[in-house]
Amino acid sequence: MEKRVNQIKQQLSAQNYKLTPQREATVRVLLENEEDHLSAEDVYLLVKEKAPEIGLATVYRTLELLSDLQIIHKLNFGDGVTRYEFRAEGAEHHHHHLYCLNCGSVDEIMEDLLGPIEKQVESEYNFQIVDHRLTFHGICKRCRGKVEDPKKLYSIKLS
Amino acid sequence: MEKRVNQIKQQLSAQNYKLTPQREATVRVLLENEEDHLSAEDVYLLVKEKAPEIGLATVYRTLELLSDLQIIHKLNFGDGVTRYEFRAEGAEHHHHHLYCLNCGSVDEIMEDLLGPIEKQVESEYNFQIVDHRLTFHGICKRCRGKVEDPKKLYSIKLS
DNA sequence: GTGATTGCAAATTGTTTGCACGCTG
DNA sequence: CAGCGTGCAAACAATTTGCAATCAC
Repeated sequence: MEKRVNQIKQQLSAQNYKLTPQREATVRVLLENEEDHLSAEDVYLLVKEKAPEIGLATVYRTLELLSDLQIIHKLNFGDGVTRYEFRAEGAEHHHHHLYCLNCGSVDEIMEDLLGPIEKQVESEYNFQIVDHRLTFHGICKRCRGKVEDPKKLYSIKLS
Repeated sequence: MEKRVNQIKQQLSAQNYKLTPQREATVRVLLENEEDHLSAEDVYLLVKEKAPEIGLATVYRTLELLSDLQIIHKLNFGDGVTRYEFRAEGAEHHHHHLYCLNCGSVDEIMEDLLGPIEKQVESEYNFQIVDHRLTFHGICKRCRGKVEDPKKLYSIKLS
C-alpha cells in the first residue's frame, strides 16, 4: 500500500505534479477499494471521511489527472456514471468485467481472453488496436436464482 | 425499408403502442442511418427535417421505448453521449465495434467472435450471460498513418 | 370521453469551469 | 512573488419529468 502510494507519487512528480493531501487521500481511497469500481461520487464520499474539507471538483480533477497519467482507467457500463479502476500494473495485461443486471455489481475476469481475437481483428479489419473493452452483462453468482427473467431486466436496466 | 417499418409497427402494437407520426419519423431516420450509431441529438436534428414540430423529449421517449421493446440498442463508447443502433434481426446474433480514437467513427464487426469464450466464462465464473459488449479502441483504417502516438490519444480521449 | 402521446419548459444528474484565495518553493 | 492546487458556486450538457393541450379510438 505505502509502496503503491509512493510509486504513484513518483509518477506524478515525473510530470511535475504534486501528491497533495487531497490527491493522496483520493489515491488511498481508490487503493483501499480497488475491487469496487467506484464512481466519482463514491470516491468523494469516502474521501470526505478522511479529508472532510475536500470538494467534489477536486475529486473530479484528481481522477482526471490520474486518468491522463494512465494510473487509473475510466469505465462506463451504461448506467450513467463513470467508474474508475486502477490500471493493471504490467502494461499489457487486459482484463474484463462481469456486470450484474440485478444488483449492479462489477466483478472481474483477470485473464485476457482476447489475445488471438485481437490479432484476427487487426489483420482482418485493418484496425490498429490500442485497447479493448469487454463486458458481459448478466446475472452474477450471488443473484443466481433471485431473477425470473434476465432478458427483461436487461431491457430495463441497460444502456 | 417499408417492410421493416411495418414490422416495427407490429412490434409496437403487440404491446399496445402506436406508431405515431413522430415515432415513425424517428424510426425512419434510424433505418436510413443504420450504420451510423446516432446520438439522440443526431436523431433529433435529422427527424426535425421531416417533422419540424417534433420535440427533443419525444425523440428521447421514442428511443427509450424502442430500447425497452428491444428493437434498438443503446451504446456507450465513453464519450458522454448515448448512441443507438438497431438490434440484430436474429435474436442471438452479436456483433462488436471498432471505435476510432482519432476520428470518433464506429465501425462494426459483424461476426460474433465470442461464442466459445462465453461458454468458458459462464462455467468458470458461474455468471449467467445475457449479453456482452466488446469494443476495440484504436485507429481505424482511414486514420492509419495520420496518428503518431495512438497511446497518447488513448489517454486523452477515452473514458 | 378516456387514455395514450406530445411539446414545451423546468428540473435533475453527472461533470466541468471560473475565480479568488492559499500554499509552497 | 509565481504558479500550482483548492473550494465554492455557477455553468454545462445530456437526459428526464410535470403538465396542459391534443389526438385516436
